[in-house]
Amino acid sequence: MAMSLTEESLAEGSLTESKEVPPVSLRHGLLGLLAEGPASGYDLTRRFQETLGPVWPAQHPKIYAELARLTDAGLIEVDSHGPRGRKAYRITDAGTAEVRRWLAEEPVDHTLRIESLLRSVFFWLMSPDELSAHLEREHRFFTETAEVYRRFAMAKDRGDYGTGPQTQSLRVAAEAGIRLFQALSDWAEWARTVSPPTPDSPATPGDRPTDSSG
Amino acid sequence: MAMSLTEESLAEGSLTESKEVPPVSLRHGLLGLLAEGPASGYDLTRRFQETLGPVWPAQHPKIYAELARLTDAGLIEVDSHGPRGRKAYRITDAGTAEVRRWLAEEPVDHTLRIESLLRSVFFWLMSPDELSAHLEREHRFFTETAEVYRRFAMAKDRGDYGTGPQTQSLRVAAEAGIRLFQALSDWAEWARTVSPPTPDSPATPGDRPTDSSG
DNA sequence: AAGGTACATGTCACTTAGTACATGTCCATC
DNA sequence: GATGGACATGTACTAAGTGACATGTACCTT
Repeated sequence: MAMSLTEESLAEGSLTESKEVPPVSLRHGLLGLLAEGPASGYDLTRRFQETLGPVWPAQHPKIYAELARLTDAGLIEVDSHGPRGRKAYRITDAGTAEVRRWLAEEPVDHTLRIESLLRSVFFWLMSPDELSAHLEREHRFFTETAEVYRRFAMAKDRGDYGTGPQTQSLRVAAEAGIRLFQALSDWAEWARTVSPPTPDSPATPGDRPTDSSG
Repeated sequence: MAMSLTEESLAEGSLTESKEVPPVSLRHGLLGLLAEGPASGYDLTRRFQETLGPVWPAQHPKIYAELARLTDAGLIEVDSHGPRGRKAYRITDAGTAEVRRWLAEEPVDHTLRIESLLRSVFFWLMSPDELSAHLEREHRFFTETAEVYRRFAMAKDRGDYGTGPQTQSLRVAAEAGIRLFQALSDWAEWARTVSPPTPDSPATPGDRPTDSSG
């Protein structure tokens, strides 16, 4: 084994959290949203797509299925029936207790899965031109996304959404979005300076693994 | 719909990328690693756990299964048989072309799935004490993880791992790790200042949704 | 020679996630 | 009154991820 990012440091370090019990956070995400008040599967689908989409995607089939499971478990119950077969769900006391337990006791699963980072391990396979174009696209995307969160934060700070506790939490979440995507944006820009973008400069030695001089 | 993080901005914005074709990045991750040279399923499992684990987890059952699929597809082939039934795989020309194609042409899946962020949306359900303790744990974890990446980066910059193109790419990936986890570390610390940590101060009004005065 | 550890590969069952398909209602506009 | 769009819920199928189980080898130490 040649070099590896961390060898023993990552493996035995603070990073490997043994998880005996599955995390299944979507379940608790739904419970958490329902803790704000009754909502239908359709409502929850929209909120997951619009509010949580970039950070925790979920499609409606999964959501309807989970709502059924949560109902079976007695953590939520049908609150009301609306116009087009609409069913609004309400969180039960057991459900509220369960979200609280999750938040306070369940260890956080710190697993990330960021394709941009995975790809960066293989940048050496790209031509300088390709890499430069790629990093520019990435930079643009991350900058724009950070901006979206920044706009929400500013609106909230202006008082557009009131000062309720839920809004306050959303503000905290948005702050994470800002910082995260800004960090990625800065990184993409920095990465371009490491591997020179101009095709006339020969770049760092051995930048192209093909056509080796042997 | 009361407030939502972005309403139309996120939904129609630059965030929703329609994906007709499944991304399956593990496949390309394996190809990318094999582009560095022949390796066995066991080797690749170790590299995924040690090097890529925090950013792209993969367990050996999935890896062996993918290696079989990649072999069927002609993107890799068995390079050699070793001591204990060990099979080292080698990337084929078609395989190399496929990683390159993926890197250059395939749109990046920017989906994140960060449980820490999901939880932050529900901070309003936690007592100030619980939240404070939680954020302190989070802060510690993120700081330590950033430190791990920072150490690797420093070792690389000292020249411990040479200056090959693969190492250079790992350095870029590590930089992302540093910035990402540092951003999360800073965020966790900042969040503590928003919701006051001391139980004697009454915190922001309406911090505890239970025992409302009604 | 026995025992332990790291090496090494695989299967099976189950859960989670995601796409495509299917159906039907309410409402506004043409 | 027809058409289309948003509302609303679901099923079926496929793919991806994970924990547990199962098996066996090479090597090192006692």
